[in-house]
Amino acid sequence: MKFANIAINLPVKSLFKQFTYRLGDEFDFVDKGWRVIVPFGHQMVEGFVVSTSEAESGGEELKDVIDTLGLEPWFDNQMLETAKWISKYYLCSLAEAMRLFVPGGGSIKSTPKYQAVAGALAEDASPAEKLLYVYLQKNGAASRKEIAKEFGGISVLRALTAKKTVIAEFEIGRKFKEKLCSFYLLTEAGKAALAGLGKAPAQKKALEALAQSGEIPADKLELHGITPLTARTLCRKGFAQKIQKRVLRDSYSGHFRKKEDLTLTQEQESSLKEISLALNEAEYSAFLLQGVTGSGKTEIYLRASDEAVRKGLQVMVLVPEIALTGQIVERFKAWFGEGVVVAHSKLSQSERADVWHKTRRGMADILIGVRSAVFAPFARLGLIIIDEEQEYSYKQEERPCYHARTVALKRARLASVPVVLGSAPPDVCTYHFAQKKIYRHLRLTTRPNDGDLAEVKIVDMRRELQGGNRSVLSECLKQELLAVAECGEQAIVLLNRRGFSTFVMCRDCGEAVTCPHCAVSLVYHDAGKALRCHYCGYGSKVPDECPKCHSRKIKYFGTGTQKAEAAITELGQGLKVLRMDQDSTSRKFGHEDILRQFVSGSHNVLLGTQMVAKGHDINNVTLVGILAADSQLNLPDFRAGERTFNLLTQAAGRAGRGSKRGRVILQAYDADNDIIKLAAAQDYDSFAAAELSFRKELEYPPFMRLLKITVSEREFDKANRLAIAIATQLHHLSASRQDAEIRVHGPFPAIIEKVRDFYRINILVKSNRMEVVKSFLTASEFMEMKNVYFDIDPVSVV
DNA sequence: AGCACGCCGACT
DNA sequence: GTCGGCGTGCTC
Repeated sequence: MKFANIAINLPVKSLFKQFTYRLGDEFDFVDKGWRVIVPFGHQMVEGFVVSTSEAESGGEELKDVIDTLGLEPWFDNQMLETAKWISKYYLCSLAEAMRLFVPGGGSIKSTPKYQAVAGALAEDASPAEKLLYVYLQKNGAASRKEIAKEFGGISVLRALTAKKTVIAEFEIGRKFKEKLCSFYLLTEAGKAALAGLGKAPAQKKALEALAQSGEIPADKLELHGITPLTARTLCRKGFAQKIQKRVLRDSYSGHFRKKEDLTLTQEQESSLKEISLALNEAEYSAFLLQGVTGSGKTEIYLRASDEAVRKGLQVMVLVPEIALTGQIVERFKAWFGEGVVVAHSKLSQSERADVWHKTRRGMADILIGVRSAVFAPFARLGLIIIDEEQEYSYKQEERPCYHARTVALKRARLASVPVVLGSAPPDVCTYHFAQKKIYRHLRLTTRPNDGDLAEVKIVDMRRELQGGNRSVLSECLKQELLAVAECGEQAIVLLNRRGFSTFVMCRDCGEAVTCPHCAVSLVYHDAGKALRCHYCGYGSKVPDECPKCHSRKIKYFGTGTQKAEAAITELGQGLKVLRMDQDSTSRKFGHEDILRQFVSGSHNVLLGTQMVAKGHDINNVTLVGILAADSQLNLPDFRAGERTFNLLTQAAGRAGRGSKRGRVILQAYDADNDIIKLAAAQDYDSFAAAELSFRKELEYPPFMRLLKITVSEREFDKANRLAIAIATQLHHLSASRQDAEIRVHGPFPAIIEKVRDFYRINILVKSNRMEVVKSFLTASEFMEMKNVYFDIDPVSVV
C-alpha cells in the first residue's frame, strides 16, 4: 500500500501540518511533486504531494486520493526544495509556499451536491426523510446550503447519507481551461488520394492545401479556399482528420524590432567574459552588474543569454514591471524571436499557464517576467538575470512576503547556474556584498552611445518662495521648459509626491478630511471632483463645511499631478502636457500607449509620478524636472535616503539619451541635504559609503537582518496586548541567547495606524542570527495566529 | 476556507 | 424556557 503526505492548498494560514492519504493502485505512479485532488472535511480540494511512503497494511481510517491534476508532476525536485526553503525562511506553511508555483494559486475546490439514489428510500423512513428525498428527486441535486435553507438544517440529510439513500456528488471545476482549437490534417488515405479525385476539384484542392500546410486550423479554412462542407466531406471519406489541439496564446506576438549589431566596449567585453566563464562551468555564481544608465547592461544580458541558449539552456529574466521595460522585451524579441515568452502581471491566468507550459516543455528559450516569474518551471534552466535588482516591486507585500531576488538566488544555487543582478544604482546591500566579494562586481562606467551624463542643477525652493514665487515650478524650470518647447525638444517632469498629495483641510481648525476606515487623509481627485482613500478605496464628495467646526473655509493643500499640469500649461508657448499616473494607466498597456504617444511627439512634456522615472529611453528628451525632490527624505524609514537617491538618479538618467546633452532641474526645500547633492553629482560610491556607515551604526541591513511583526485587530487594545506579549517573549529570548544579537523594538503603532478598520501594531526585530528568532517563532503559539503577520527582510519598517 | 460544536443574550 | 449570535477547533 502506498501513502502520500499532502499539503492542502487552501488559502489559510493555519494549515501548517500535512495530511496522509492512501494512494490506490490506479495511482501508484503518483509521487512527490504531483498535484492531486483529495477529500478534505466534506469538500474536495487540491493537495500537493510532498512525499510518499510504502507500508504493508494499515491506514484503513485514511482517505484516498481521488484524482490527479495534470498528467505529470507539477513540481520538479528543485522547485519542491525551493518551496520548502521558502516556507522555512519566510515563516509560512509549505502549502502557501507551494501555491506560489501554481498559476493563479491553484485552489481548485469543490463542494458537494446531494442526489437521491433511485429506489433507495427505505420503507421505515421518517416523514422528514421522505420529504427531503422527494425534494431531491423533483429538483435534482442540491447543495448543503440549499438543503439547510429549505429544511432548516442538515440533520435529515446526514441521516439519509448515512443510509446511502442520498449520495454526495463532486464536480471538480477547473479554475481555468486550456484553450483548445480544432485542426484538420491529412490522413494516410488522404495522401494516397492526392493524385486522384479528378471529379472533385474542390476536394482535390483542399487535399493539396492540407498536404502543403501540414495542418490547418478550423477557423482558417477559408484562407486556404476550403469550405467547411468540403472539409467535412474529406473527413467522412477518411482522407482528412479533425483533431483538438492545445494552442498557446501569446498576447505579445507581433512586437518585433530589428536586431542591432553593436560592438562592445572593453568593460562590456570583460564583464561578459566573466559571466560566460561561470556559464561554461555550470556553477552557481552571483554577479552584480553595475552600470550607469545607457552603459549597455541590456547588451550584456542579450549576449550572455545567447551563450546560454546556444548551449541548449533556458534563461529566466526578471524585470520590475513589464510596462516600464517594454524595451527589454523588444530587444530580446529582436534577438531571439519566437524563443522569448513574456509573463507580466496583467496576463490572465490561462495565458500565464500557457507561458509556463512553454518553459516547462523547453518550447521557449527565454522567459521574461515580473516577480512571480521566479516560480516558473523550466526544463533546463541555465542562467538567471535580474534587471534593476534594487527595485522594491520584487518584494511581495502580502504573505508570503518573499523577495524575488532572494528566491532567485536560492533557485540558482539549487540549479547550479549563474545569476546576474543588474542595476544602475544598486541596492546598497547588494553593493555591500559585492564589495565583500560575496557577489562578483562587474562595473560599466562608460556610455557607448550617449556621451556625457546630464548636467544637474539644484534649485532651493525656500529661496524661490522668499523671492515671491509661489508656483510649484521654479523660475529656472519655467525658463528651461519654455526653451525646450522652442527647440522642439521634450521634457519629463517628475512629481515626487509620495506622502505628499492633494488633501482637503479646514483653515479654521486645521482638521483634514480623513478616511473613516483608515488613519489617512483622503486625496482629492480632480476627475470626478471627489475625495478618495488610497488604502481602501473609500470615496466621498468634498464637504461644504468642516466636519469638526462647521467652518466653510475649506482649502486644498498639496501638489497633485493635476495641479502641476495646470501650472505648466499656463506657461503657454505651445507647452502640451501628457499626464501619466495611476488614473491614466489603469487599462492594459495604458502605460505603453501613453509612452508611445509621447514618443510620437504630440506632446512636449510628460508629467507624472514615480513611473515616469523608470526604464524608457526617449531620445528627444533633453530636460528632466523633479518637483519636491526631497519630499520622501524625511519619512521615518531607514531606506528613505536610498529611495530618494535611486529615484533622483534614475530620473536624471532620462535626460539626454540622444546626441544632445541633457539638463536636470532638481527642486528641493532642503537643498543642502547631502543625499540630494550626491544624487545631483551622480556619485553612487560616495552615497553608498555614507549610507553603509549609517546602516552599520544603527544596526540596519546589510549588517543586521530585519523581521517586522505586525499584529492586526479591530480593537486597538486587543492588538496592543498581543503585541506586548510577543515583544515580551522576544525580549526573554534575546536575554537568554548569548550566541546571537537580538534587538526588539516596539511595539509601536504602524505609521498608517488603521487600514480598513483594522489597527496595526508593529514590532521590529533586528538580529545577526535571524534563524534563532525564526525557529523560536515557528515553535511559538503566535505562528498560527490569524492576525499576526511576519515580514522577513521588510522593505519598509513603518 | 468551511463547518461543527459550544456557550451567552432577546424572543415565541 | 428556545433561537441564534460568533468564538474555538478540526479537517488525513
